[in-house]
Amino acid sequence: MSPRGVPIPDVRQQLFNAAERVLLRDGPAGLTGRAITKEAKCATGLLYNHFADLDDFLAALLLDRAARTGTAMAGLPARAGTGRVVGNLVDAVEALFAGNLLALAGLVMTRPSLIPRMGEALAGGTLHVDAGERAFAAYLRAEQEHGRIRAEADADSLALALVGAAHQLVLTHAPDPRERMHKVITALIWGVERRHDPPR
Amino acid sequence: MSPRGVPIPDVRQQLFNAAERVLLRDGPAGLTGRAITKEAKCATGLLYNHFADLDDFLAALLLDRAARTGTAMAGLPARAGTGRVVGNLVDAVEALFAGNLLALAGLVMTRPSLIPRMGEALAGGTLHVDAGERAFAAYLRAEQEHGRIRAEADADSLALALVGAAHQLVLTHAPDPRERMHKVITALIWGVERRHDPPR
DNA sequence: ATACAGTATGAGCACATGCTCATCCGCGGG
DNA sequence: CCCGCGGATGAGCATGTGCTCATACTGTAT
Repeated sequence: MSPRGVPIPDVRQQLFNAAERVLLRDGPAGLTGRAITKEAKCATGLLYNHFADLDDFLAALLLDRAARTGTAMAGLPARAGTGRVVGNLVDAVEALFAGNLLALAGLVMTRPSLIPRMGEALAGGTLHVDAGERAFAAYLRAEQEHGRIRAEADADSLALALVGAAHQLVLTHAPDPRERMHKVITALIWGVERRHDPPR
Repeated sequence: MSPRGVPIPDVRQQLFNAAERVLLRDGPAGLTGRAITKEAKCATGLLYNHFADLDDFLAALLLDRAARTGTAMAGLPARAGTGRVVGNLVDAVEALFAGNLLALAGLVMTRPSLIPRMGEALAGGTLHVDAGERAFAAYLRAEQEHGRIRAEADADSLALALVGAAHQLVLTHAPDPRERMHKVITALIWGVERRHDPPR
């Protein structure tokens, strides 16, 4: 623990990291102020010197992590037409896993009080509780226009199924989530993808 | 409220119903002993006269509801080859929604302490945290043997995507979950279903 | 050296929760 | 008519939570 009065570098990020560890270890129910500060090896009050509120802190955590994964996800639709569909989707899901965005979205589900705190971000379209769902749907639609995916397939439903499956894997602490997610993606895309390359 | 000493008929079921209402209204975090007994309009202590523990109560609730929906789900694989695939799946998902099994499974995710309490049921295969996932997979495999679904499709992945999507809809309190789930089912099955009836 | 500003600390407050238990009451038997 | 048993009651205890604030400490300016 830091001695009294010595400023801690990157306090906020350190608290974020500690909270993330607690969340992944003990689930949303274990994510208390004391657990977080204990994990970060600092005093309980420190959290409230830097954030108005526990909900405020958690909302900031969520926004921080979302921003971190945001660029990778935002670039997804632009990749339509390049590479294989499955490969692009696997990369995107990997970004979600790496940012722990899915576990954090699970947090929001169990703490409805968080939602109003992130009002601007939600309203501005920066972040959605449905995490990558919109990015997936946008990407799938773009691939449809490129002729890579059949036009009759419902992109919204496929996107919902994708993030639903990923979420399920994360929340149940399933083993080998990446491998299973890869299989899910190929299974969902398989029947819907055009076998023949578009006419040239 | 019942006057002192007057036995309450069907106490356990009444508490179950109250808990279910609270869960659907306030989410897992709001599911406290006081909230449940207040919703049931009885004394706090009553719950502990009939259950050892809050976790004990919640586990019993989960098992009760699972048993209620269990028969409908168990009959699913047997229906392979009868009717349309989509129709059968819609019926099964309806059974899950009606029994609120998905919301209850969400409860388990946020309360890991529940899992050991339902040890026998989990070990005996009566109930799985992954709810209808196995029933779906078994059904899809049966349809594959009947030639209704292409053999190349991965039944496990499709089943995971199905319950994942349903779960996502329930946990986010999405509007019109049944309608959206219907679309998801048709989207997932569409590319994988055999257009031509099996040769006769 | 002294003063001061900035900041981490942790005991402690008010409150909610899980759970207990002495209490009270209706109903059936004598 | 009284007794006593079964069962619902709710005040209350111990604990954990969110959050506060007087305190202690370091580093810098003078």
